[in-house]
Amino acid sequence: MAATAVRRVPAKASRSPKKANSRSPAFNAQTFLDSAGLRRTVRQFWPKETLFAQGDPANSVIYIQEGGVRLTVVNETGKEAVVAILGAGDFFGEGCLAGQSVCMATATAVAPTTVLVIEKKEMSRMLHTEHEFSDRFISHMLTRNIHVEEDLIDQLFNSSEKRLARTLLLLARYGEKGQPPATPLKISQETLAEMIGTTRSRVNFFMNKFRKLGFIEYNGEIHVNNSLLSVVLHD
Amino acid sequence: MAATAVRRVPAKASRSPKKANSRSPAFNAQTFLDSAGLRRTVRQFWPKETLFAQGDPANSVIYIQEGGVRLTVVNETGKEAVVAILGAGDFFGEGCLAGQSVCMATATAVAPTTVLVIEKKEMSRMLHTEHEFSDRFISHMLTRNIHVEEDLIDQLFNSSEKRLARTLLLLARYGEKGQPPATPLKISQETLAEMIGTTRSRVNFFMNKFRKLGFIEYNGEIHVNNSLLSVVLHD
DNA sequence: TCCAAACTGTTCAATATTGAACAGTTTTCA
DNA sequence: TGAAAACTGTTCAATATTGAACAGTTTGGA
Repeated sequence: MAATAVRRVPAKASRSPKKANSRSPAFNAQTFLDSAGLRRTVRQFWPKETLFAQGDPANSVIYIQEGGVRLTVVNETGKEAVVAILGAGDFFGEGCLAGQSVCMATATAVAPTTVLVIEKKEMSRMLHTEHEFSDRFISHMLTRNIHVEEDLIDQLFNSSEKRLARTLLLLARYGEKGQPPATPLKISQETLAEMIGTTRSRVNFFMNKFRKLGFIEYNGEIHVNNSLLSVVLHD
Repeated sequence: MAATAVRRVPAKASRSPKKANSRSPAFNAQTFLDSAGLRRTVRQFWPKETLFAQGDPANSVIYIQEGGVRLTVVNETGKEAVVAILGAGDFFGEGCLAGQSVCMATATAVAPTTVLVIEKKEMSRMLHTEHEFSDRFISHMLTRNIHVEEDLIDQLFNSSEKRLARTLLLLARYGEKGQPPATPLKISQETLAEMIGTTRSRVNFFMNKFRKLGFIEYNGEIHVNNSLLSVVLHD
């Protein structure tokens, strides 16, 4: 949420950061949809804008062309959890294809964001008729699955200290919204707490501990050193 | 693991319990593969037999025709976690399609089990050429995704007491390996602890609490009453 | 430039969880 | 049938986590 970026118009998608390297050859759904002559809806959002909210009717799949989106869930007591931070090249909202009728999460832009909205019906048809698209989608689902399963295992095995360390390493490696590697991180302790399922109090405690031990540096921006790995790996 | 079932020969798949109702019309991969004239490998396992172990090379997708399979993961310290219990009609091992080269979990039969082993290469081809199969697979992936995400949210939000209550309700509803609803449960406190990410000590504590309050009954077999829901729902 | 909102640093008592121990019970299988 | 293995019941001290409070700092935007 860099102040200077807030009012910048999202540029035409020109690169596919984050997971682009795991997908070859480069794929541009925009171009693809154009060439396939299919109906498409393009929408743009500013940081903090809501793409849709938990409980809304679910009838479209979203493809992120550019930018970043955070998915959050709130429970009955109002506690909030961040379940994913997605970047360009990611799909979400696929739940509706499996019959989910309402959105299970709230999607909020974390950067100037351009998305393609693909209606459920159209999505189904494309999965049948367009092989490249179908491959891309299945690959996305598999990757996502692996990732969520890793998060679950992380929760099952690890203390909040290790979970924080792991989350920081992942964010520093991949970038919060698909920036080049080794980007300084901008993320609040509150959000970190929501991501790893603990309290800000705990996050603050560990952040200071990590800083004292030289595993991270921060004031505003967070720099994660590789030495933080020792926290995750230590017996 | 009912003693009397241990040596029973798995019958030819005739029903598709568990999630079968969410899939219409009924689908039999065996028949399908036969009719499609594709190469298939059928294998059978007894309870406690290992289908494959964490770390093994991963190059096939498995489809459970009959029976049940438990997926577990161990971490460096030897702690074990149960990440899924699957039944007839479920796929697993799809990670290899996304480039995962080793098995991330150990798969162990929990009932007499018959599976189809589909090689990665063949799987890819079928996803392109066979629409019904492709639909089925995508639907499976979506359902699985939703389920794992729910587990993750459960971990992020809930105390171990609520997680235990939720897990018991799910097991009682769906059956550990796809039996008809309202089946008495046979599952150890140790396993429950591994599923919800806590200690047996804690599970025992809550089981006795639930029993005292009349939410469950058990001695050997566990009967879950609907009143247990109040634990999950309570503020 | 200045206020309000958002974020960080810090403290602490109340509560939850772990992990290990030991005895009693049930199940498995030679 | 009998011994070993697996499971349950119970206890408890050590440790981890929560949740709330309050003050100081930074940031966004009128």
